[in-house]
Amino acid sequence: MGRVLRPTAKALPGHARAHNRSMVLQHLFHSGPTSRADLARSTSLTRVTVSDLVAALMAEGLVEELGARAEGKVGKPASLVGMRTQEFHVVAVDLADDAWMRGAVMTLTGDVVARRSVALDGRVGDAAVIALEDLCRDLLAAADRPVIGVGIGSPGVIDSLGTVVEAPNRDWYDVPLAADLSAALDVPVHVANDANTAALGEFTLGGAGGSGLMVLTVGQGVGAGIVVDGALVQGHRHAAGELGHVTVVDDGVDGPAPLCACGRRGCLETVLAVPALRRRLAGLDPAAADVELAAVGRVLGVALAPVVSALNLSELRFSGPRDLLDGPLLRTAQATVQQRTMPVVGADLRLGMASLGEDVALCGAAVLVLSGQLGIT
Amino acid sequence: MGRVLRPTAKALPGHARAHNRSMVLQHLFHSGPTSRADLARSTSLTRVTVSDLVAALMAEGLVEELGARAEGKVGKPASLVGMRTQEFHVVAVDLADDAWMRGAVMTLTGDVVARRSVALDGRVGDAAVIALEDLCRDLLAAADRPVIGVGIGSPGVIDSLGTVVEAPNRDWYDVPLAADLSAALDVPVHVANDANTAALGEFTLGGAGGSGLMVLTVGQGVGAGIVVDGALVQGHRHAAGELGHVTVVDDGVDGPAPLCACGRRGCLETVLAVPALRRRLAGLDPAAADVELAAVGRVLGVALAPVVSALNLSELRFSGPRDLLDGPLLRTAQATVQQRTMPVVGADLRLGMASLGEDVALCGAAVLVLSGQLGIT
DNA sequence: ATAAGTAAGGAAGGTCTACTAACAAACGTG
DNA sequence: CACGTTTGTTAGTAGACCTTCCTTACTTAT
Repeated sequence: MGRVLRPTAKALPGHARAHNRSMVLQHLFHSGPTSRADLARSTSLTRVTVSDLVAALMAEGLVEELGARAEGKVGKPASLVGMRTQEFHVVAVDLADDAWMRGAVMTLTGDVVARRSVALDGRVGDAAVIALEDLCRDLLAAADRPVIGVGIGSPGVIDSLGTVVEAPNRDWYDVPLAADLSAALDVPVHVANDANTAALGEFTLGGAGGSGLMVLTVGQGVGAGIVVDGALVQGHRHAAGELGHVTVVDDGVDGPAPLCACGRRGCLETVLAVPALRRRLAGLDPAAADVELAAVGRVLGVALAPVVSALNLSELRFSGPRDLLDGPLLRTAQATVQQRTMPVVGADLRLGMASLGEDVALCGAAVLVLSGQLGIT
Repeated sequence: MGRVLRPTAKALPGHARAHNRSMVLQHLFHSGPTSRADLARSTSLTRVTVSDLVAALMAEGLVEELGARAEGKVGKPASLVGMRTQEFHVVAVDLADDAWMRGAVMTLTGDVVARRSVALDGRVGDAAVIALEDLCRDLLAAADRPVIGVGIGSPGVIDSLGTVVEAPNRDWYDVPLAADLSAALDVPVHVANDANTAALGEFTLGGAGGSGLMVLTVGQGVGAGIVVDGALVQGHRHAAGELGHVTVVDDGVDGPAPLCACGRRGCLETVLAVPALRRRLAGLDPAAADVELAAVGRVLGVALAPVVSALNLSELRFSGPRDLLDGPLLRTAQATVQQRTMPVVGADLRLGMASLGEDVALCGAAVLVLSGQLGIT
């Protein structure tokens, strides 16, 4: 039949156990300290099973007993258990920028403990990998708690195993980054596209945990990460979210559409990327600048309306320079999307800046580890 | 934290068993008769476990022994087991048409055994439900094999439990169709949006089993069903795929954009729906008609390009009248999408008519049952 | 023709996991 | 102070899969 069968995961005997373990951790992570009995109710497991799982998690040090709950209700007072989110660290690296590799040591809640940055100084290929490895070692040394793993958000197309299929700006082609770094550092390493990590971060830590989220990252280029029905969209060739090179400007009366680095004309990047925006606004007074930003917002809205409709998104968040995005651009984009979609789709849509600010991609890299190692999303 | 926790399914003790059972059935369904040892290799379960599962499936009558394999290899010859796809029936109903309810009795491979249709004669609301129930009874009586379940593809917004949230054309609002019919007919009933069932049918039976598929249904209106990473996209309010009312035509020099039934202007339905297309072509000679169809194809391509890019789709299939769609319209749409997306995204895209033809939605309704009852996707 | 190697399928026994049932502890309430 | 309520634990049970070992049946090499 020529049909591509997806690699359906087999159900090992311990599979159910791992799933239930993740559910317990997930609840503790998102809802804070909880009693075993409450966990049992939330997960619809029995109290016995939950006690067993909690005991195992305590043995691992991931969870701790926190004493009796203060509130006075009838019956035996519950003793709370909580996740030790501050007693473990995660190393997160954001490679989105072309000039700097930015990294951080974070707690499991995404609080930054230490930062390190390294200038790329034009290094690409293997040299860039070596610089990245050094940065990771540096960060691992800076952590003073056990490190759960390393999460990396990188530009380019990256498959689900953390192999960089292609990242032209770093001259990486088919580089098994996750596997190599994991072997070199002896720590679990997870790698994903930077826009995808941004979406993941916003979804898990930024309060966008609804059902349809897209995060648009605006920097040197434009990228997008999409979370639908609770899962990151990968796409046919792991290239989902590559919105930067969709044509959005047609040749018109003003002459031909602007030329893009990719060789075609009128790509979204030629109007929305930061360099393009800065060029466009250079020398304009504020009022004229606002008009230009609104024009970009409208173009963006026209392109996003079909996507918002097709996926029935509930959240659309932006990451990038506030001074450019968070004003007429976003307002016009939102208005345009609403004008161009069904009321039920457009009215529900919430559109705004990423609540995690500059650190979205970094937080997302941390969430990548949480998700990969502990099953928390 | 205000975060909406998805209803994470708990892992029952029998959960793994059910999963493995589905995997075995899935392989037998898609790959045909297979030996137990081959099944074990494909599922990465042990031969013992597979034998056990196969024995259970044989006891249920879903699977049968087919004797030794002809091919001569070393070692003990394998005895093949196969799924008894012709010994069970599924009832499928397509409610997409405003005038007719079309139903069929099908085998598990989607072959039609019997057809029944009922004119709606303007019936809506409860009367339409009663007519549907009668049609189902009729079809159940026409089946001469055990019936696994009933699958229904209906217009409107439908949640994952098979409740019609809203279907204005039928005057259905919050009708628990699946639950009610299941109780009335004493058979499992599954209901989904007709465009979604079309996508499901094309995905499972139409050879579009890649990783990103969108099916566009063009009839009275325009709808879309999307399968990404192997799962149907539901969307925030179960309204994913509602592409018919995205604005695609702007007011221009030719005057204002055409008015849509929804009250706004320039919706996709005002150019792509069948009535609109017929009106547009009325009285034109073939050459002029082709120009018009190409113009519609271009408008469609412009709207689809961002969606194709965002999801990195690999298949884009159309269901509707061949004479209108399968010509300049599709050719131009494909060319437009390719012009307006990155080469890696657009070049990989395969675009064409649904391979299941008229029966896409019907086959999809059958797949809905296969998926819901047997875990086959 | 006979021995050796290979593969399929089944039987026995072990382990893991989560469930049910029953119970002790600790607290409000009448 | 007795009682009901809720929590968390102990003990026993059932399900599901695994590993190991065996028989069967065929191809291939000597």
